[in-house]
Amino acid sequence: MMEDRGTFDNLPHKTIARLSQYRRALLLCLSRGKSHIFSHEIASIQHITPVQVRRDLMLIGYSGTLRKGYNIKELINLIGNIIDSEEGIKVAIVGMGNLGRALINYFSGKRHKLSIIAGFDTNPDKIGNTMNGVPCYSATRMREIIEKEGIQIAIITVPAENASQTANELVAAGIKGLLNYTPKPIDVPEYVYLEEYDMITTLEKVAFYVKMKTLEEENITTI
Amino acid sequence: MMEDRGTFDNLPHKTIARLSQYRRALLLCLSRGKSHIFSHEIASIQHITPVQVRRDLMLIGYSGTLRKGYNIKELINLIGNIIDSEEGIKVAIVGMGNLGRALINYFSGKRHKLSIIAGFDTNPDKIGNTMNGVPCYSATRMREIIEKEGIQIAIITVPAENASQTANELVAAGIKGLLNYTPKPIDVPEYVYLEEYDMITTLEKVAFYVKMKTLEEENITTI
DNA sequence: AAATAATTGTTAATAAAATAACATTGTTAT
DNA sequence: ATAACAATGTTATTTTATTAACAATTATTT
Repeated sequence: MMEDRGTFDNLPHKTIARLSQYRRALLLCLSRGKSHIFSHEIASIQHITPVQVRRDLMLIGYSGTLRKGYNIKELINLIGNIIDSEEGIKVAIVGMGNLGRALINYFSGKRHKLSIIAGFDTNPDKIGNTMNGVPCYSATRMREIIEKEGIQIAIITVPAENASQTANELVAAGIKGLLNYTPKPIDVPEYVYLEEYDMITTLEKVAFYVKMKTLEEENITTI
Repeated sequence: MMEDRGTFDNLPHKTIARLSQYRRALLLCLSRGKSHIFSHEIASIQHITPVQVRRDLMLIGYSGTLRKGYNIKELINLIGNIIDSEEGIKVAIVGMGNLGRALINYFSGKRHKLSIIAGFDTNPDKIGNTMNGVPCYSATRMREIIEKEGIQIAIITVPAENASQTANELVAAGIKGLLNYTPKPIDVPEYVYLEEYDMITTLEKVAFYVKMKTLEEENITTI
């Protein structure tokens, strides 16, 4: 007999990201006392088209009601069923510098199915402290704590030169997913899910498009 | 007569991002004394295919030599011509919290054509200080400083609830490009280039794929 | 009661991105 | 010299993602 969980394994990657964003927008609307929402409302919050919203919701099999739109509570729950893990997932931050602490701030207490429960650093001044509610352990104890706590995801926010070494240790400790914020690409076995985010590239991309816009304007004015 | 600059206005978005990454890898190789590099070497650093690298380089019209590969110096210069702005672009960080300071650290001194030259905050303890070489001004002086210095890009790292207000002020001050790190989507006129990056979504995406991998494994073992 | 308008859900078309296929060209080895 | 090899550059194909088109439905208005 076919399981009903695991039906969503071929959702487009972009849809997954949007579902997370829809949920955040929906939670906000709910907290303001709204009970239903139209596709074009969600769309305008996220700066996308209503069609895209409806298509995403079609893919996860959710139906709204004509004339009233989508039931916010139901939709939040459904999105939770899809993207959250039933048992919850524990996350560690490796590198408690500015970026690590920023991530903890952004994230703390936001999702009960996904929580940052440990930080690691090599700086003795930080080890033993609790930062924004997250205890900071010595990096030498990574494996021990990850195994003991059942941490499945690690966010790498160490200096770039330590990135690959750190990644290797995390993989050896049994981590299942990695989010690398250093500008140095890392290498992991195929059974580890890796997402790289490169702040420098993003800024350079913005700079490029600003440059293009400027050049366009110059051309227009000189024609 | 046709200008030669501005020829690259229809490069795929993803190619732009990769060019920035290629350049970083190339700079590293250059600093290690390498003079030439093969497409498959670049590819393996970036975890992509050699074909993708060659295709990107074809799009920017760069040719390597058979058997020796690509001339690293030449390629770095060409990528610079494409993505850098000749006169340089100045960047401001709005919100000198952990994230703002992390970005300054990651970026400081890395690119001479693109530099973070000002920070803004509302916290009196921060105003007047220099953080990692970047002066922190009062947020009330945003417009003044942006106009005086000719700052074209701003990175928004304020608390989410202040995001849209901040964005409006920046647009009014004449900013050309915005990079929004808050989880709250912002609204800008079409003449401003906007890039949103949402750390929470990225982490939730990793969590989703970790969950899927786990479910897959369970299915495999129970078949 | 009929017409209109607003909304959903779905299929079809288009666009963007990645991958594959392969011709070409030097270099090395035989 | 010739064959085999290892690289590039480019066109063709496939895959992924977005957008457009439109039928169906229900509330509202006339």
